[in-house]
Amino acid sequence: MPQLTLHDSSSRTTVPFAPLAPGNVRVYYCGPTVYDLAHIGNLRAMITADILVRLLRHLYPRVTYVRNITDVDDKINARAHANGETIDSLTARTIRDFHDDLAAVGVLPPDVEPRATHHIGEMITLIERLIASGHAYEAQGHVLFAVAHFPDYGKLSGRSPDDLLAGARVEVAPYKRDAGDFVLWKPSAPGLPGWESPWGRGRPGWHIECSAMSHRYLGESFDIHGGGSDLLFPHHENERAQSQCCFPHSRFANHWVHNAMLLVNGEKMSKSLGNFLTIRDVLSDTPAEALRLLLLHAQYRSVLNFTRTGLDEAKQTLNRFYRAIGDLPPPDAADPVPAEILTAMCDDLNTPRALAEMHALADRALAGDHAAARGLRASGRLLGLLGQSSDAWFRAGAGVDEAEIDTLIAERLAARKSRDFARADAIRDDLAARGILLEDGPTGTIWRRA
RNA sequence: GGUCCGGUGGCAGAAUGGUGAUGCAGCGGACUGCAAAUCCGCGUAUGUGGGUUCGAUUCCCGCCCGGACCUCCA
Repeated sequence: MPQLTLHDSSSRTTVPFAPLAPGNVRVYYCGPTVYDLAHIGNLRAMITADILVRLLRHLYPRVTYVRNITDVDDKINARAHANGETIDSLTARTIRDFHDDLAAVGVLPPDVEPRATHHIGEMITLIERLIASGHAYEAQGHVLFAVAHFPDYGKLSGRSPDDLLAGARVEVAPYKRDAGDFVLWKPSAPGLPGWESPWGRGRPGWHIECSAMSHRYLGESFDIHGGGSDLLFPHHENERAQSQCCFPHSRFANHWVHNAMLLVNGEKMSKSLGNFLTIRDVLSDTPAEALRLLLLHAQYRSVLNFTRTGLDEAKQTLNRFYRAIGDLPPPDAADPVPAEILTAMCDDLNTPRALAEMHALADRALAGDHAAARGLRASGRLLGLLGQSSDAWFRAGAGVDEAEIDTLIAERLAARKSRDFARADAIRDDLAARGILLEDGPTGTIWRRA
């Protein structure tokens, strides 16, 4: 087994991964705030986590993967109000859609998916600890974390508190001791979600939920904490500060993994640019597996530019892989993942190199090497790809009457036999116009969707 | 303005102190009635100016360009 190395955002170096307890690798990822459909940027983070966890499961006997759901948030309150629906209705529907979308692109569910609203008690306990130890203070109904009381503040994201002050874009609330202090608990007006607490009826700040839930399910110190690079500051910096002040001798996350952002046609996704793509926007006219492959085409720490061309190329790559696999018998779990694939993945999740190796396997498989074909499929399993039959890949979504196509193919064959090529080509062209491509092989004519 | 990351062929995207993967697109050929698929072959790249070195795309510095973050965005 190759040694897994991972880039660690905290030290900004790529280091060998060593589990705190090899018998149980513990991973925490920041999940969605459930007020709207997940977009393809959210998906990139979820897929990065997915391939990391798949690899860890391959390398270690047990992995505990926790991914939370943020179901209390001002954006949720605002959206529910705008939609004229209850918060419960909005969050329940959004969670359902989120699960459906992730399942469609082959993202495996986490072992534990805790919801913030189910862990308010744990958050209050942590906040009380922070107040008791002098790391937090109450002011005008709010409870705030005092960054001045945590000397390491800024260390994770690599910035000094002074820098933060200099560039602060947001007006500082007057009740903060330091501009960098952030909310642990805030009062809730009647009509907004709220819970009774030692500081009155209120609701938690954003960061405390992850400290509470990671502690509940993974303990004071765990192996990997991940998310999008935009979460590094302030979210993860603040989480770390809270947790390490609550548990002074803990490491909190031993290793930090952050994926780079995704661009659409060279621009950051935003509502105002109108290039905001949800997962289901893309899946409306693209096989889910092509979307997944596209997101694996760049290494997770590189900015990835999402384009239609890229999606089409991903589809072509899958055509090639599925052709190489052909009608291999059902997956055999004993098929080993080829060493070169595992090596690439263990090199900080180098998916582009793994895909290049898969192309090499496909070359050999297409030349008749059955072992290579099985290796290709085993590689796909590690990446969450190639999980369907070739027939399903080539024919799904064609939306046609297969019996009719078979009839037309037979008719075309007869035309070709009688050398009526005009008729034969007309049939082929007609099917092509309907998105059905014909291929004449040594064993007869097969069809696939475009 | 501050901090950090990055600039590789037409496009996407790896790697490396010593002949720069892979895929798509393009070109030529085989196969095919013609295609498709497959196979064989070909061309094209390290932003820019210095430095270190026998040798730099790789390490260092300047410049230009792009991106992320700078208090609730994956």
